[in-house]
Order: sequence, then structure tokens, then C-alpha cells
Amino acid sequence: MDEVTVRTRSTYHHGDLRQALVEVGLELARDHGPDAVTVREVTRRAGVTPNAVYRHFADREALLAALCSAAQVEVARAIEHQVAQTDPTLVGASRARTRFHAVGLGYMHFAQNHPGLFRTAFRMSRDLQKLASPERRSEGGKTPFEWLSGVLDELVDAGVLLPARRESAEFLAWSAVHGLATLLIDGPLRALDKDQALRLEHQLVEMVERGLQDGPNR
Amino acid sequence: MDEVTVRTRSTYHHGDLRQALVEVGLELARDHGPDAVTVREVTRRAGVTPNAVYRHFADREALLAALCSAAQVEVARAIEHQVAQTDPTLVGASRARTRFHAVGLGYMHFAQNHPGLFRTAFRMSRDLQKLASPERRSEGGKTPFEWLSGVLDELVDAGVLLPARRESAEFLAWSAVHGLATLLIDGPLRALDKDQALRLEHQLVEMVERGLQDGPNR
DNA sequence: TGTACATCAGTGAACGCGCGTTCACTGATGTAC
DNA sequence: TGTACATCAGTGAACGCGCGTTCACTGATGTAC
Repeated sequence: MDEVTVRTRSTYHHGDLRQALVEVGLELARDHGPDAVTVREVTRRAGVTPNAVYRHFADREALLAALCSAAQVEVARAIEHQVAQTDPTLVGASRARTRFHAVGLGYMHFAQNHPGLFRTAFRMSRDLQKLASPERRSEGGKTPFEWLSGVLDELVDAGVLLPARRESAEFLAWSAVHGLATLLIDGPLRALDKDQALRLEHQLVEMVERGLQDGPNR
Repeated sequence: MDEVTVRTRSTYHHGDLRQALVEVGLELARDHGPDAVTVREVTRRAGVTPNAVYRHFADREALLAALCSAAQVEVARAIEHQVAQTDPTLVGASRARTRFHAVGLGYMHFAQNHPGLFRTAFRMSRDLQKLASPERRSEGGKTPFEWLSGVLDELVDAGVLLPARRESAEFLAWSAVHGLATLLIDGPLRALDKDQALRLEHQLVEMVERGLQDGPNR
């Protein structure tokens, strides 16, 4: 009972098929994950012959790489949105902390709202060194990783985070947030309702924040 | 240039084909991940006709479920092994902490040493509520989740972890550890060498430990 | 102990499917003069 | 402004592939008398 939009057209030439393929691909990825993005299904929905793809992408892999980039931009936008919600009158430590929370929550909310796109964004192909290739920018110009980096710097500036802890902080924070997102969408926490999930997400970010500061360790 | 063991046999009846299929399946999963476990390849390597599978498993999905269980047992064994390495003369808080670290490190080491099996163990199928089904036990009788649960209890008993923090602690700790494992095997941290990875793993577990305790939050 | 027979565990051939990709093509577009 | 022609963006048909699964089967095993 899938609702599927099939593009039609009157002209022989499409106009902007490349763009259309990306749009349709994202639609497919959003609903069914990256594996559902096949050359044949994408072209079917775009109202075009399968081989038309090869005018715009070297092969299926190239199409998926484009979708990966596009999905990462979506993640960044979700983060931006969440950060934009924070109280702009805050200053100092509480501002830094609030914005740090927003970045983490934005990331996890995106995963929950668009699990298919989330998987597409972090498909992290085993064969290719995709992440090494230049990432696409969102309008704000920041990748998800740069957002994280930024708020961690703010935490250091605000004196919340010890500079000594700064270096590996992004990977530690990212791990925690990425892990919870994964458990929530594909794992045993799938069964949780919105509220329970939200509660865990808050607790997680607080745990990370506390863990990155100095505490009674040892 | 794959080295592939193909089982041969002289008798018409196999003896224990079910077991053989699981072994071959794990081999395949270990080397190439769960997607490489196809009915045809498994039977090819077992030296048997494709349809022979259906004497022992309802369908491919059932075979994969068996492998998922088996892989989870392997994860538990890795944790057991790591915990067994800890100094048994320790007591109290330092014992609890050390064992907690071992559980986390065992989990992450397994992921790094056997990424294919790790993915198989936590394939977390989207359609079925796999995790709800009874999990298989390792010899020690504990699942990975139960190991984590156990050491968290020890942390509470030793006075390291506040009882109030205990409830959601397993999911928070699991998230962090699972997330780093994922980033290390499939993500941008793939490029790290053993030592760098190990360093991050230690830092992560310490962060979690600190974060689960009481700290200067807010 | 010997034999008839049900049961079980495999075989062999075939099915239909959707996939990515290639080929030679043609209709539409844009540009130079 | 009109036309010849190169270029571009699609078409249509076909390829070979590996997959999961079904069918009717047969060889081997175990059991009852």
C-alpha cells in the first residue's frame, strides 16, 4: 500500500534529471533505506529509462554517494534547527552547554524521524574511503561533525571542558550519540515510545557532558 | 583470492548438516558480513545442494537468525575472556570499575577483531522483533547484555554508581560503547591504528564511568 | 537374525525475479555562419 | 532570420547474473515383526 509518486513529463528531454534522480532517491532512502535505492526503481519513479541514469552518474555507487552527501546535509539541517530553538539570551557556560545538548539531540531526533535517511547518511561504505572525500555543505555551511566541533570549542571557551579533554572529545561524544541513535532505530530500544526515548536522549547527553568534565574518577 | 573451505563427504547423508551450515555461515559472516550469507553460497561451501537447507531451516531468514544467536554468543565469550584477564585480587570499587571496563573493552575488541560477526550479532532486523525472542546463552550462561547489567550492579554495590543512576545506565553505557565500535569498524575512525583505537576505547569507558557518577553538572 | 517398509535427508532440474549494465539508436537542443 | 550540423539526453531491447524457493525424485537409515 505504498504511496509512490511517479514523475511524468511531456518533453523528451527531462530538464533536470540529475536533480530529479537525487530527489527520488532520497524519497526511496527515506522510506526504505539505502538498499532500496536501485537504479531500476529510481528511474521507474522518475518516469525514465534505467539507462538514463548513466548520463548523470557513473554507476549506482556514484548515485548512492550523492545521496549520502545529500542526507548528511539533512542531518546538519536538523542540528541547525535544534540549535536555533535554544534560548539566544543565554551566555557563558549555560549557553555552551545548551548548544551542546542541542547538537546531540538534533542528531538523535533526525535518526528517529528519518531512520532511512540516517542510515543513508552514515552508510560508511566498507570498501571506499567515502568519508575522506569532500563532504557537501548545508546552507549554514557546517557539516554535522563541524557542528559538534564548534560546540565543543564553545564548551572549552566557557571553561566547562578542560582543554586537555578537548582533543578526543568529538569522537567520544559522537560515539555515544550515534550509538543511542542506532539502538533506538534498529536496536532493542526500538520499542520505546517518544517520551521514553526523549528521556534517554537527555540522560545520554548529560552523561557525556559530565563524563567530559572532571569528575571523581579513580 | 579468497581461501574457501569446501566440505566434502563420502556418505549420502551428511551427519550433522545443520551444524555444518551454521559453521559455514559464521565463516562467511565473519569474512564478509551477514549479507554474504546466501543460501546458495552456504550450501556450496557445505558441499550440498541449495535445497538441503530447507530440511533444517524454514528459509534464509531462519538461518540468519541462528547465526545472529551464535554470533551473540561469540560476543559474550569475548567479554568473558576480557573479564577473565582482570586482576582477581582486586576488591570493592576498584574491582567493580575494572570489571566494568573489561566488559566495555571486550565488546569493542570483538567488534574490531570480527566486524563481520559483530554486524551479524547486532543485525537488528527492522521487520522482526528479533531481540525479543529468547537469546542463546554462552557457556558462562550470560548474554552480553547480562554481563553489562552485572557489572553495573557491582558498581552500585561498591558505592561507585548512585542507585538513582542505575536504571537507565545499561542503555547509556551500551550506546557509547556500541557507537564507538560502529565508528571504528564502519565509520570515519576506521583509519585509526590499533594503538589509537585502544586509547580512544579507554577514554570512552572512562568518560562513561565518570558520566554515570555524580559530577559538576550544571 | 532377516526382511518389509516407513521415514528421513539429501539430489537435480527448473521457476521467476529484479538487478546493474551495455549496445546501437533517435529525438531534441543549441550554435556558427 | 534561416539553416546545417554537432552535441546532448534520452529510448528500447537485451545481456548475464545470482538469488530464494518449489517440485518430484531417490538413496540411506532405522524399526517392527
